[in-house]
Amino acid sequence: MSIVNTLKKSAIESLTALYAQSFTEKDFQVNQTKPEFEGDYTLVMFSLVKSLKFSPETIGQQLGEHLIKNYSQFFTAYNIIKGFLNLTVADSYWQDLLNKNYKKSCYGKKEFNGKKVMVEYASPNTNKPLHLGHLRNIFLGWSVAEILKANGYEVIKSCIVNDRGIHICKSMIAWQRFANGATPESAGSKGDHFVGKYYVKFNDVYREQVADLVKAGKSKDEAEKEAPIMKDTQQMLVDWEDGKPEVITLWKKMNNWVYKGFDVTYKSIGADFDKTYYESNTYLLGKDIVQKGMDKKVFYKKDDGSIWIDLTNEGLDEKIVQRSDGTSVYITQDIGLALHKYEQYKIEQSIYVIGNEQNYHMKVLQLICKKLLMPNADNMYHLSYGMVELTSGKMKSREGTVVDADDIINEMIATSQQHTEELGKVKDFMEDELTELYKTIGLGAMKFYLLRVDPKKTMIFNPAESIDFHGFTGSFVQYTYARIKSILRKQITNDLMPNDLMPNDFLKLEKEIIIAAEQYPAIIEQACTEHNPSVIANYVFNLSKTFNSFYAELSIANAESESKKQLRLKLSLFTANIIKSSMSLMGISVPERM
RNA sequence: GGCUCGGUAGCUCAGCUGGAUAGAGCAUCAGCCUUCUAAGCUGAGGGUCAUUGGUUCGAAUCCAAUCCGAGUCACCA
Repeated sequence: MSIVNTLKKSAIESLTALYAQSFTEKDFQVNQTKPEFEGDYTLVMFSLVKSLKFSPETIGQQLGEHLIKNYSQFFTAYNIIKGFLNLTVADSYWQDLLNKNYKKSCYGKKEFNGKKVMVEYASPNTNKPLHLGHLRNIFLGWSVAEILKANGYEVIKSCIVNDRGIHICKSMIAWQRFANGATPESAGSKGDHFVGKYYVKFNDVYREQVADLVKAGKSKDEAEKEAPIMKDTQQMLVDWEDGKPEVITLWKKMNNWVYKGFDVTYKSIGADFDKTYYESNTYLLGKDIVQKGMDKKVFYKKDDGSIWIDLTNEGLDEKIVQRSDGTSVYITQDIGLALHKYEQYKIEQSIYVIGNEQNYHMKVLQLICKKLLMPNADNMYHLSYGMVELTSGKMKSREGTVVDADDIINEMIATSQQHTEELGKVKDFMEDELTELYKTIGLGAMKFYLLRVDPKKTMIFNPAESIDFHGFTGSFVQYTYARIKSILRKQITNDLMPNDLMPNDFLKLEKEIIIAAEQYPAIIEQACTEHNPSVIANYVFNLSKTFNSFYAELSIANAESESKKQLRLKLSLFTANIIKSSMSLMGISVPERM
């Protein structure tokens, strides 16, 4: 149990004993003591005044006294300032914690709890390459999956590939018309980029055709519908649905180019999936559910044959679930896939990492599932994240302001190489080690930058800031780790000393480290309940900062005494382990040297 | 227009289940490398927590209204 929980429990028991009333955690607050006061944790007394009818000072006095008398293994001293009861935690408690855990690489992680969770993320379209927004999605999804694992869940990482539809046909048409049989190989281009080029080409041609038609006197709406290339694309979609062989062949060929490209990107950023769903396989799912929903009167049919659900009682609108021509809409397959996932894996929770532009859609989806009394309806969780914007405003593919994923990653790696070379600390590194290091630093910077912000918030991507190596960055944390490992290599020759040789009083900076380390398990838990990796990023940054102050102020190798040296080495190793563990929860590796 | 989300230092962000003088990083300025990695450390300046009212012993945090910004409300996906 964490010291905070121990404190809460002890305080509740003490209050009950003192005042013969029952109390709960909500009756008072526990905070970490501010640095300017004596003590480690603080109980706030004000909220107890009303029911106990004593002054906050009096309550604090009595409670403090009772705590150090009856829980002396945890608390050794107290002081009261106004209504704040500051408690000092026993050094023996910290020592014990340190000795038990400093070597453990799994510190803070929980045992398997028997529950299965699915995290769906990435979910790209196969008509263009991945961009910065996808990166936020992928890093988030991957990290949340790791955080869930650390909390004892079995996690299935999944991906739904949007591999069919009118947007896919657009790049197919353009390739057919304008590529002269070119392939990624012949063009020397990465498959997804290659296909993306034809998607852009489609839009160029389409715009021209629309403009010509407008010039010829058509209205804009008419022109957009009648542009020949658009008509051909629509025909191609019909042909695809009919399974026309040459269309299917082309579709497969081009999608495979894209998959090859995606795989390269996924591999370079460390993304992986346990299960990939393809829209071309799932888009018909859900149709029978619609039929059953009709029978249950959850849905109703309009005169033209289209099928709807009325959500106006829930404050939403009516929503179509099947077109008048009998084909399904986007949400239909989502209903089907949601049920399919549940039946296939019997998952406890189904997490969808999807941008907040789809908040409404996801709300409707879950509501429909609930109305259909689907067993998993309550366990769907939309991990909604904010858009990534540029300092110049939003990314717009039409205006060419989209930051390409591969480009930005390569740039990060190149910049980390340049910066590392300038610092000149890696002269004795082997070629392989250097390549690995640049990747570690560049990708680490990128991931940390995107994960350090609360997922639900829109974030601004500032290129200069993202490639920074100072302050609140991945490299700062990596550097701290490398520094610790360097000293450990030099100083730890034998096993560290047994417990009884430990000194009794921690210095302020030593204490700060052990307090921060003690909080790690609670942080992992918090990140999990909030589905929020930024909790980890903030934590590990603070831990690193604390360590760096400690490192600058106190000598480890030349400590005042051998026992102090042992203590500091343990604190260092403990910190290193936690850094490595935290960073791994964000998919960031840490270098032994840098 | 309806619904949802947001507004904290010049910039990027923490803090939001109410608690002590609102915190980091970047940027600016001043210091610290003959001793464990200076990708570091120490210090300084910088705030009407959008505005107004309310609840409370106590409000950046809760409630209401207003202003500003974003998203969304398709027989698109």
